[in-house]
Amino acid sequence: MCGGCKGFFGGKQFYRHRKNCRDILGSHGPSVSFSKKIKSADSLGVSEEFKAVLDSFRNDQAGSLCQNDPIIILLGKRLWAKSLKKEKHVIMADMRLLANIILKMRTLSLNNAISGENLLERNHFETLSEAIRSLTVGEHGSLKAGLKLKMGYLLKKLIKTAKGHYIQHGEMDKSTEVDYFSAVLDLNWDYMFYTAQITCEQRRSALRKPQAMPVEEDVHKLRNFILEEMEKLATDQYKKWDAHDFIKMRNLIVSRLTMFNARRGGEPARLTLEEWEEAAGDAWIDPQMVQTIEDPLEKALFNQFKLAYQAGKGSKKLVPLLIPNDTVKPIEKLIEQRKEIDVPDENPFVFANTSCSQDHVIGWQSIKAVIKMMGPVLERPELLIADKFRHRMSTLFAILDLPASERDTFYRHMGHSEEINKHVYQCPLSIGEVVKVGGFLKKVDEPSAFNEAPRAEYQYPSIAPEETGELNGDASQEKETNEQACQEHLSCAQDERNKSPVVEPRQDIGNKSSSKPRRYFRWTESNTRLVKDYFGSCIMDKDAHGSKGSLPGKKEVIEFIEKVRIFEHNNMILNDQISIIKTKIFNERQKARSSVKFR
DNA sequence: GATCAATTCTCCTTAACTGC
DNA sequence: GCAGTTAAGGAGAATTGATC
Repeated sequence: MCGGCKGFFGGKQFYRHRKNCRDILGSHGPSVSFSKKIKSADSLGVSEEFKAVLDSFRNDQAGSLCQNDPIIILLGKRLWAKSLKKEKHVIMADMRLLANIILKMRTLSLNNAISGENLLERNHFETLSEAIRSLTVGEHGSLKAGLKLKMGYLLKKLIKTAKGHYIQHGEMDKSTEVDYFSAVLDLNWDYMFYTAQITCEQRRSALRKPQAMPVEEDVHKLRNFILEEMEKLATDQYKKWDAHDFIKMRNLIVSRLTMFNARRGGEPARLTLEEWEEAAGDAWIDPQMVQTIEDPLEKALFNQFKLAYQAGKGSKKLVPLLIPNDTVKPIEKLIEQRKEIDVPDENPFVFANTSCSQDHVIGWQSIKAVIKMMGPVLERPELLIADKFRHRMSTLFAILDLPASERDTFYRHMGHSEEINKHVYQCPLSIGEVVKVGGFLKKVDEPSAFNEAPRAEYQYPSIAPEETGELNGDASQEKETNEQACQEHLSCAQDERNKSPVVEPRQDIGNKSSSKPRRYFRWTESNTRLVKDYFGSCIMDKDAHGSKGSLPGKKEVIEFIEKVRIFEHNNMILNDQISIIKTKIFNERQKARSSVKFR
């Protein structure tokens, strides 16, 4: 339901409607940031940092509730204070979920006064229960089990937060009411959430089935494509890099590291410059410990990788990241080009977003972008995602008959470790990371390493134990085969790459060039209104279709800029200001035309 | 220099999943 | 039990290369 005109709209149409709804638009004052309007946030003493998080919400009903409801703000404030990595999206998602529950309760009870405080009262429990049920019914009446469970646990979090707040401020009546509510929730927990819990468990098992694994040939094609493109970009000394090249290289490297290490998508993408510098300087490898290694094969592996440790979940854990040599030069080139692309110095990430963003790229988006670059050459591209690589690598490793100590090292790399922090300063662990895990990952990474074992024999664990007998039966033979493959690589790594199947790069890749990096101007609602009011006739020109029709002339745009002073505090040159205004008019006109077409 | 049509990139949201 | 992570998609803002 629209908060302005009270009309009902579908989820996809609401966004568009909201932009044009007079009742909503009419209620907005001058261009001020939300944080200046939020009284609840001020009274709860939230930090400036958290106010910026509140500012980031979209200006829809749920967003507005998140910015104004004291209980939701309180929850957000606590989560923010507790969050070590300050993952604002996680906190915002929890706040929005709570807001959506409240909005659903309002709709169901026809009572627009229901707030976060009422949510924790026994007399609203029935409505709450119905709201949760209603929000977690999917298409064809299916249950959104994960979402339902999340709501349950979110309520428990909220109970703790609210109770603590009430006791701290001497509001004992409210605190007692929260106790009663908590008891009611506990007594109803099985009734409300048991089915969701069971469904989640069952779904987890289904996701591990062999059919959910990536196609081996696709994996090799992807790997070869990444290596070729990275090398092209890294070795072309005469190429003047633009934002496209930076983004392309960034996506290639993130995909390479995610694939090679079989990490979750987000992990390599978060690598910081500091962590990279440590890795580049071999800060985690003790040369004295390397000297103690007798096997020349294992010793040689130290020249094949850089080892980085990244902050993992929570504060105590460090997660290893092996960076193969073929990726070192591309990373150096990427860092070298940061200034050219105007990546801010304050952005600490190696794989930084462009356009003055302070964020890093999202891992799965990078893989997706690389797959898109490859074109339609893959059999099942939808299976080439970080988690599937992880699953594949664990499965392949499980097939090998290795001593328990080597398995422990591998599981630690995969993030299954017990207490990495406990041992993190002990060099033997990093030594093991390179020698055992690095050696294994390298063999899997290079197709030739498995030449001895044809694909048909290369089965996943669902096959009967007797079928795997051949692979598991003779451990010494297996070891010999792998060592052979490893030795081959060490002597002629480049030759092997040349022998691998080559994926023809698409002709259009890399053809584009831009003279300067993309800028990103964030339009406030009031500034948008100024443009729409001033250039209304052009924006609402429905005579032409698509992108056709003249935009206002330069002179007219300059008059507008001088009149409204949107760029007063920006050091932007006039031509850029004109370009931004014209783009805005262009985009608004497109939007207006598409909404007409929609009707 | 302006327009056109397509595309890219960032930000935000939703709906889950994972693993300690 | 629950904090953190992942996948996917939509909207908005901006750019690109071709063409006029």
